[in-house]
Amino acid sequence: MEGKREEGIRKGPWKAEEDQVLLNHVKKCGPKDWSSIRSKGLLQRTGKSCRLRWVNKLRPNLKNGCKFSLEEERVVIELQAQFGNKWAKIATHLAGRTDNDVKNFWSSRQKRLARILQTSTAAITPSKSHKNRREIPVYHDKVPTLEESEYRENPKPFFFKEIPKFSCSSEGESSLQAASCSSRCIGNSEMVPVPELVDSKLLGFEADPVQQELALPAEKNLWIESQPLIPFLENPQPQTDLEFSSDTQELLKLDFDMLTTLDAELSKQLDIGPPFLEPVGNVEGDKIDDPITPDCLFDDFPADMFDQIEPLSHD
DNA sequence: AATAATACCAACCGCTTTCTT
DNA sequence: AAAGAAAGCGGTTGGTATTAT
Repeated sequence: MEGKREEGIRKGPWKAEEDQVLLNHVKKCGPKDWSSIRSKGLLQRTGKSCRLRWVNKLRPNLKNGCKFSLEEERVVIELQAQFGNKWAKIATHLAGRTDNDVKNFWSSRQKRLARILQTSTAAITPSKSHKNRREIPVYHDKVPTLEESEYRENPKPFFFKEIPKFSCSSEGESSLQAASCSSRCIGNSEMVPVPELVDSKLLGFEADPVQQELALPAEKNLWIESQPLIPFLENPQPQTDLEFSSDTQELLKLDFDMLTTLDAELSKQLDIGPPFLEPVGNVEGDKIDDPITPDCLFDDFPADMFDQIEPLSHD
């Protein structure tokens, strides 16, 4: 069987000549009879390996080497929330993407988020150089479980609110305004994330009750409440010299990046259409400059923005 | 400039499902 | 209907490229 170590079976990276043989086979016989490739002595590859090579690399109209567009990311995140890790199913909604692509994308994303969340919780611990501060135990020394990471990664804490656009450049504007102008355009509206943890008064408007309806159920909020990811969002009073690592900044950026996706709760309301028949736009053209950079985000915060953040005590 | 960390991707493995005889 | 083969799927690994320090 294929699982066994067999003599003469080639493994590892494919050579161009092998690809050519495989392409010829498909041209002649269609994308099937994979095992016959070896039995005919065309290639020293298993049928399984041949099929995989075809599906993932040689098939026409694949978007090889293109990063996922924002739209593709959004679709993956929505569908993953809907279907779970059904990569093949999700891939059918993304023209030119394979299940492997989707899987790799998701796995990368998970790793990135998990790492950032893990390191950021350490970084959030106030600077030891602050002499006036009492000794504070690390309030979050626990490495998040996969589920927690998953939940953190998609915590559903945001709703969106249409707001008037602000000028990012003018001095003296509030940091939250700055944050809001770093938000993404979704559709034709300028949307701003409003984490439930934020006192919406700070944003100058009240939460939209309809959107709030869609926000996190109370019980799901417990985790976040007990281990806030972004203390300043929960408790934005001034405090001095709390240092945010670049990772933490990236975390914040990522949270805002969630704007590029629809909240999973919201996504459930969406009717994801049938699998795409055409590639999603011009791949080059899809590339959108990220309007948020940690620099611009944090440069716009007042220096004392993060003062007086008290770590949560463990109970 | 060197090294480490991270991201990305291709390919493999084992299991399950579907097809064929 | 049963058994074996083929195809499909999801998880994992390892190599390379890129970025950060």
